[in-house]
Amino acid sequence: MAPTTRQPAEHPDPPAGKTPLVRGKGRPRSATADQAILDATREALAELGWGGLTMGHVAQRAGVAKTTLYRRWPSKSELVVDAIASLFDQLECADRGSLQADIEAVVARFAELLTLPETQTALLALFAEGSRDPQLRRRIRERIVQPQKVLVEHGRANAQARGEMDPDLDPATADEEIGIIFDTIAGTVEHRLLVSGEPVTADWIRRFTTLLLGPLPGLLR
Amino acid sequence: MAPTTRQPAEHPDPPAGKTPLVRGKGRPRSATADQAILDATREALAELGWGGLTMGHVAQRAGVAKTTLYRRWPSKSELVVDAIASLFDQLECADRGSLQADIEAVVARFAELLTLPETQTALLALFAEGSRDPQLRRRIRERIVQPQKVLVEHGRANAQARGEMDPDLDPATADEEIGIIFDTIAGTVEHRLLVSGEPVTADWIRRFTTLLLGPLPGLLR
DNA sequence: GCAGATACGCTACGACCAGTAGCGAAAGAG
DNA sequence: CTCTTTCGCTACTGGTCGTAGCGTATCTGC
Repeated sequence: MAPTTRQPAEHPDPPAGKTPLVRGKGRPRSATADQAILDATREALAELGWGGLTMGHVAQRAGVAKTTLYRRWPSKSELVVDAIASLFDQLECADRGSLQADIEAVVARFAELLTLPETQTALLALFAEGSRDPQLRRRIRERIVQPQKVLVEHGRANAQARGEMDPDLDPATADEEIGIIFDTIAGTVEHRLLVSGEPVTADWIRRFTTLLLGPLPGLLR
Repeated sequence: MAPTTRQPAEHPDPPAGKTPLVRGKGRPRSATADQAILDATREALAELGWGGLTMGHVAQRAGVAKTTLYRRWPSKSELVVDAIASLFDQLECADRGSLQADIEAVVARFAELLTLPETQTALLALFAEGSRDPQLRRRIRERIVQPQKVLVEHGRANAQARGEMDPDLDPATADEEIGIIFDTIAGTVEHRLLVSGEPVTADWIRRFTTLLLGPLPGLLR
């Protein structure tokens, strides 16, 4: 998976796996083509899945030559990473008055995103590929998983500012608890949507966050 | 993806996607070859991943001809499903005296299984492939997800027999709660091991089950 | 023991896809 | 206007899935 285009010496880590141009000298790259390629990738991914998506198809759909794709992205997986990573930029954690309300909002937004078939196939394909390629795995964590973890810490900061948290709590312990909560939120939604294929409704979200934040309601004596 | 071998008319749903023979007449299929193929599939999957695994490689590793693979499994994905599903047959839910102890034991066993690199690669590859193939997805649910759900219901039955559950609880509500708990357990462990790549230790399991079964300890006021 | 039925290994093949190479033409920068 | 870079095109390599046909090995029923 060696890059085919030469890298600029003064730019050791290209922005997002996309091969940049060397200098502002000759004919510039078409900016509209960039967007058309990413759009075509997302559309094709939603329709055909990872295995069905071919570079030739994406090129035709975007109205460019296949070689143009390889001038900008070194491989199919890199292209797909960029095509879907932007989707997760929309996630945020607004202050809605209580920790439970904040979490419910984030879960709803996260679930909405993971309900899109294009996100499902792309994410799972990336995770699968990442289990073989440590470098890709690292990039996935940086671009997709880590930003979400920041969301949860943001929500905890809001809760603390509202006085919902125990002020005597050891910060290190709180961080560990937050880590568990994040894994639980992300993992549970992922499992339902990506593995079980069951929907995540508003009612389910309420039940889930209640279970997560309070004692188990009514199940145990 | 049409089956290449003819199906017996009196057996509309073959046992596990494996194409069965028609009658006990001629030369029987080698049983040892069956096991050798499944073993080779798991090994190759762990080393090479879904994309790297080729039917020719599996055949060579198992000491059979490639055509023999296609005489028994109609496609690569079907073969991989069977190779992985058998790993999950070992899971069980023994009565250890309390609901928390039962759940901790199941989580520990589940985590142990998902810590194996071959299981990680294989499961992720399966999920990814299943996201674009509804039929495969259904079979994954039947063969892998559903049997685990039975475990949790088994644990609840034990807890009920021990008197840990509220006897007045509506059974339908209890089932829904159980469903949420199952999604939470499976999803959280999957996320930690398959996505984050962080280990699931005994200490983590204790914290997690405590969080799941009781009120949130110390985090909320 | 023998005939029929089936599985097996082998080779070859068709269709498809990722990724590369090299060309002439187009389009912007200075 | 010239120089530089991108673009589209065609052709190509190497590899995989899955199929077809053949001769041979192996088991069952008689």
